[in-house]
Amino acid sequence: MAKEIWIADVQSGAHDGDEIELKGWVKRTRGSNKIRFVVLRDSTATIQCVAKRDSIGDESFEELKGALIEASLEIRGIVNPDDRAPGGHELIVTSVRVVGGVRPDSPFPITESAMESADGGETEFLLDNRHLYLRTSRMTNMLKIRSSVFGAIHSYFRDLDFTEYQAPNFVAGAVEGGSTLFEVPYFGKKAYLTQSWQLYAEAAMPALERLYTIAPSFRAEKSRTRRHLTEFWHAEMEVAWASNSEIMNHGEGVVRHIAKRLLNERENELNEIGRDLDLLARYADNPYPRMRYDEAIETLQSMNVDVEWGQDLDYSKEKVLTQDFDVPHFLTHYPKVAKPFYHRVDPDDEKYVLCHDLLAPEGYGEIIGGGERTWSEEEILARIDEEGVPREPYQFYIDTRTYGGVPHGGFGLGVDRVCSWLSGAEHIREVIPFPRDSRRVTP
RNA sequence: GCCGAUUUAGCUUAGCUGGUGGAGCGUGGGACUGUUAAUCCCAAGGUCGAGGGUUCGAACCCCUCAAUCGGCGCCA
Repeated sequence: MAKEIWIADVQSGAHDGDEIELKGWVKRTRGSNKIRFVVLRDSTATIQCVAKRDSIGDESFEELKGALIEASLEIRGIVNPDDRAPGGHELIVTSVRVVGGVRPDSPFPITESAMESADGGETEFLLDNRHLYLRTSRMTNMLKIRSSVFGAIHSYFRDLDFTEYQAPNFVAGAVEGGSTLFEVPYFGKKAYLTQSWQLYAEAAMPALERLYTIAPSFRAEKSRTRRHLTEFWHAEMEVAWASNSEIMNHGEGVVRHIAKRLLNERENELNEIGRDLDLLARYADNPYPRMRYDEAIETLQSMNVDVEWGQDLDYSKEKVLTQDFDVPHFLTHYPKVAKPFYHRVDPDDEKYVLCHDLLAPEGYGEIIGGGERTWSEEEILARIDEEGVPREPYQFYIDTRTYGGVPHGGFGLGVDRVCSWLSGAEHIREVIPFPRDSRRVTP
């Protein structure tokens, strides 16, 4: 039963001349009454299988003829290197069995025309049929790239002796001041889906000192943009005894590590979806400059962008700023008024907080937000009251300062955003299997 | 929450100033012994998003609603 031979190995020449059995799905089929060509796909590659009526007999030939697109097959034959075959190898079929057929009255709905109009992006039809769209080469490539991004994040932190740590997804209070929470009924009380691991990470910071996670976060924002999901994967880290600049070193480190990993592991997939590998090499090999908020405002004002000091930078400004960047840039030292209570006020100038955003180039915008945390009990209480946030849900958070508070910080990285930016996707929906936004929770 | 747009066959679409809807892909049948998104012939498949209005006559003009898409605010 177990599958022993993968199509990618056949295409690489490992089985030339052998009689083998392939298991896979029909990607495309064509032919005459005497000869049939079936392009078989598995998770690794595709191969053309050639069946002649004379050599396999009428019964097998008719069975193969009835195997529509996405029918699953077990197919035996002899591997033959042939320049006429896409990929350079083909299987001369000796016998075939349809494992799971596809009925003619309900053919596979993801057709060339459905793919063509999407033009690398997505349509309502493809989103409604996401469970089937996943099988196409574009989605398969995206999912493999995504897997490598997740793997790279884990290996970056684990190689530096960070401990992976999990926070609850049901919570009582907000992390982001302005963000909307998903409210869920909780045995007669109200609970919310978490927006971030951060507050719970700070509780574990005195225990583990260096910790990270990759987990979903939920934000009930009605955003309709190519960079937003209501459920997204959030890679977060927290470090004790660390400054804003040391936290940024890790942000730069992990993003460059991801780019490097993709170049090593996913060159084929990136090529197939049409991504320029030189861009990834540039993101992997060069340091990321750091720019203070004030500088960014001056730059924007010199470009005649209407922006005032004290505003948070919205996407229209990020876009202008990042269009000319050749690598990601950090923006640091935002005005206190633009950021929530947990950001530590700059002791050198109380107008600012010690924070950073990492803005990705190509007009992409923010992929990381982080910084130093307000760590003394006195300061955190003052900041909470100043912003009119209730103390009660945050008592556990305040306690982490009451007992041996230390300077610390961390960041959150939007994993889907990184996948989207590095793969050159048109929309963040393309890089996650079942995207959730304000209008879609199905399939 | 705001601004803009779209909705015609399973999919992708054409449809001019209003005169009872064309095609490609897919599916079915036929032809073809080396195709590369095979090709060629034939067929089935549409109350034109829903409801109302104007008109002798509406896919097309007007109104209401719905769904979807793009963008903004907010953010990862």
